[in-house]
Amino acid sequence: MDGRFNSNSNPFTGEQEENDTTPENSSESPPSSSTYNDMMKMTSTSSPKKRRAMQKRVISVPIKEVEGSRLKGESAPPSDSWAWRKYGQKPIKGSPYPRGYYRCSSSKGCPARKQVERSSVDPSMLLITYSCEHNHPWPLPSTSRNHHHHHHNSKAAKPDRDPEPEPEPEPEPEPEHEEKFTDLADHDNALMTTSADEFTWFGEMETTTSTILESPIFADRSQSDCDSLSMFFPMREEDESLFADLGELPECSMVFRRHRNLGPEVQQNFLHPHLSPWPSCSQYGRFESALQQMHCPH
DNA sequence: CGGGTTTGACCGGCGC
DNA sequence: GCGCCGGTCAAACCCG
Repeated sequence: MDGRFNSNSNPFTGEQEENDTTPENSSESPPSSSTYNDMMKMTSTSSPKKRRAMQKRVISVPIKEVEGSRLKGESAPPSDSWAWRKYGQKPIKGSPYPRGYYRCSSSKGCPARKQVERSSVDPSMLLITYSCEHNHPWPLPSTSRNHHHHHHNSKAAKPDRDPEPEPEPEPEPEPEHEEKFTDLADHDNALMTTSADEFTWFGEMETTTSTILESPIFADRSQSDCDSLSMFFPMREEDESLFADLGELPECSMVFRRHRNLGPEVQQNFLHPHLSPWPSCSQYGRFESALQQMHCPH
């Protein structure tokens, strides 16, 4: 049970699922004239309680690596090359530390969000939860932003919110390491692989070992089709052993452990910050197909 | 001024 | 029905 493996199950308890059921399509519709309530109504008008499937990824990083980025609040989110705007912070029941809510500020319609909180079980760990709906394709920020040429210190390890949008829609270097995820179940496998690939994005901001949890959670369980998806990451025995340390976790979560052996490709991925907050976005080409595969036919 | 953060209010779901 | 709770809004504030 290496110390880095904590990843406290806090966000992964049953409550987490509830979180998913919360309305979160706010960023998806034109913000100008529609209010939060309006959007809520909109969604309800077309379909009763249609909720987008959300996928969450929880990663935990040693806070030491993060600290120093800015001494501001104690929980300054680690810079991950994507632009986030904080839109809230709340104290969480079980934890003495507050949870910060961030929204993608890369593009207008980007639904990606992330939550940053200090682990209650291991205060030396910072828990970052990325979430994005994969029910439908991403808004791919390629829309209007771009026309900037990247030229610049690529190894800006902490651009924080650097104003350097990358024009390229990403040639997609196609990382070829499937690691051990390949042996997941059938069709899900495809997605997993993709996900695994894009995990490379994380390699940049941590130099040591970190724990990455992936937990696809689907808010709408009433939909039978989506239901099948909910079990999309069958738990393997090995994984179970891993989970032992973590306490209780939903069946649909995976634990990854990665080391620092990331190729230069990773670096490349990081050259275009801002393009998208969600790792998948940069790898969009591949990921999109994966998304479609798991797209819920409602 | 334009971007971000702070902060309290608000909303909706859930459990009692 | 009520209160808790997590997530979000949005006005105020802050900062370069």
